[in-house]
Amino acid sequence: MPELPEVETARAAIERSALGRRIADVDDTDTFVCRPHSAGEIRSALVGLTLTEAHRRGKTLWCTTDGDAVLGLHLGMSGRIVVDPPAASGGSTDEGGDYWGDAPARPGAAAWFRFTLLFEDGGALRLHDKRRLGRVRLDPDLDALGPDAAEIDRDTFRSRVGRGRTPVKARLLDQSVLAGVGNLLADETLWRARLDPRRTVDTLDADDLDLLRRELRAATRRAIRQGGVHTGEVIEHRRAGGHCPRCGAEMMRGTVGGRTTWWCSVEQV
DNA sequence: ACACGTGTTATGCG
DNA sequence: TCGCATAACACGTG
Repeated sequence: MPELPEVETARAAIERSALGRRIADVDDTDTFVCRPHSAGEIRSALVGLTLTEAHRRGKTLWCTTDGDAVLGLHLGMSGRIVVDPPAASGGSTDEGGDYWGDAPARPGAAAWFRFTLLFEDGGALRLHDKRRLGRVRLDPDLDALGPDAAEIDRDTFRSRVGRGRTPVKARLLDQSVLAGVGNLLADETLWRARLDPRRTVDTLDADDLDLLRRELRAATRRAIRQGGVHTGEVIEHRRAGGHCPRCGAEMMRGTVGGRTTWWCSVEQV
């Protein structure tokens, strides 16, 4: 699920609901998700502190604290952030009560909690992740990430995306070029821009690149507002027998940049 | 039973 | 060394 829009929603939920609550305990025992830390390492660093700010670049999320620790969170392929309110206000994870974050509000979810910050007020912040491809770590390294896809300016976009001769979709998915675009957002953006995902970037002129950036920003803002990348206009048509919602032509399927890719057989050239 | 997948990273090739 | 494609990771879902 999570691409830039979902991660931004999670960041906003943390900012709104989790900051300023003192951490009483931490469950970091899933060392696959919390690697490369050993069990207890993150706990030792965080107990007694409070989260002070929630930041995001691309799909990487991190929280500063009122101490030295910085808590990095990555949702991977299936991660979600769940923020439970203070115990006194009712609603708990076990009862499927009120959720402040983006979460499956149902019993049994506890089996998929891979990391938990337990607050002194009885509430919690949790990483719910069925596939365990999410990551939690202290002091996350952001150096390998390009500029955020929602923030990148026009000239930077032109030079970073337009360099080389890789297929344009592969370039959009490269987190070191720009951070935040995943498989669905790439397909939605290229469909909006009417560009064939297999086009190599050296065939794109400045106007093409400007259009691509414009549609990327529009698709991203729309996804945040509507509740996720899956709400994109072309997404439900990414299936066998699907048709372009603009022109009605058959949708094509292929592999580009190592990922399943769908595009309009007529409009995307 | 079997293939697939909204992400990242190690590995191998040219 | 650079850039790109592929496999592997874990595990639920169709």
